[in-house]
Amino acid sequence: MSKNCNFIEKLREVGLRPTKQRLNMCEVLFNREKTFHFTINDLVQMISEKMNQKISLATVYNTVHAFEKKGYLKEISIDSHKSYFDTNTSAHHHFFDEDTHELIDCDANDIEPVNIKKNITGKKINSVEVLIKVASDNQNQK
Amino acid sequence: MSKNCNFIEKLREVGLRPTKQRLNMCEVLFNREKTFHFTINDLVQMISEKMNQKISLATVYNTVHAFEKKGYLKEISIDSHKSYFDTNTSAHHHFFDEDTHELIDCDANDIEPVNIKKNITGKKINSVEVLIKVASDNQNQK
DNA sequence: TCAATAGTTTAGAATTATTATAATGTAGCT
DNA sequence: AGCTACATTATAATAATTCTAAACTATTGA
Ligand SMILES: [Mn+2]
Ligand SMILES: [Mn+2]
Ligand SMILES: [Zn+2]
Ligand SMILES: [Zn+2]
Repeated sequence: MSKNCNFIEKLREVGLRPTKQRLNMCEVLFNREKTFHFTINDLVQMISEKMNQKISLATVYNTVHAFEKKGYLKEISIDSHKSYFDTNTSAHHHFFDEDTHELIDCDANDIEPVNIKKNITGKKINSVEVLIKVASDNQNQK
Repeated sequence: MSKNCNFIEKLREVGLRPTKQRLNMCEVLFNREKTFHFTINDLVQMISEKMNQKISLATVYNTVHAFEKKGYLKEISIDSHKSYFDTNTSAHHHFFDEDTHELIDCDANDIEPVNIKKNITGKKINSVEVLIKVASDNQNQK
């Protein structure tokens, strides 16, 4: 519960008001040992449980996007018509389990740096992301 | 127009009936020098122009997915809530221009093979895709 | 302390992409 | 030509996301 102060400051620093919804969201998102991946629906569920009351979907969308813009969250692109977000905002790559729809971080040692030899004139590279899709080995990809 | 025969055979080979919609779709998709990327809406537009009449959205979705399942098309994952498809079905990587929302193929020499050192037990790798997001160099990423 | 203000949350409507339904149409075979 | 299986279509349904406008709240400064 003392983490709360940190979150208040954190939010203030970037010009977001520390409302109870945002503080609860911060707890759920950032007050934990390891980073994790989630969908909006996952998050709504988790926050509702924590607050013991409903939170508006619109608020979750708005706040997630506010956090994303501030660099607290990253959106991950997967072949799906659903958005996945990541509390790990460092540049990193992913395995995506097509059986379970689970995202798994690669850490630095899992993949050698991607060596890009081409550049698009007038454009700079904003990000380089590798997505490795995996599926059950025995009874193969359905 | 002589390509038509090829497409009829191509469709027959995989058990799809060569209807006029599918033949037109084949022309638009495959009767060209270079492979390309498209969204469903792009494609509806192109086919309607070619046929000089409307084609049902449902047919385009169904047929694109039929083609995808047969391996004639590939779906590309991008940070967007829209699906992009690719007539280049070989394993390859992409640049995505965040200004224009244009996808650009990398060819084999543009990126060194991605070296993956970790494996998920019980899972096999189905695909490895690199997405490089680029944006205008001067007045930076908005 | 407390009202004014700017920013926030909310329910619900709107929008967009995608998929399902069920009636009608057509290709392929006889 | 006529049968049958498969395809196409218009339309409705679903799902994710965004918009709207009214109600609410944190912050500021009188
Ligand atoms: Mn998004
Ligand atoms: Mn799809
Ligand atoms: Zn991650
Ligand atoms: Zn491509």
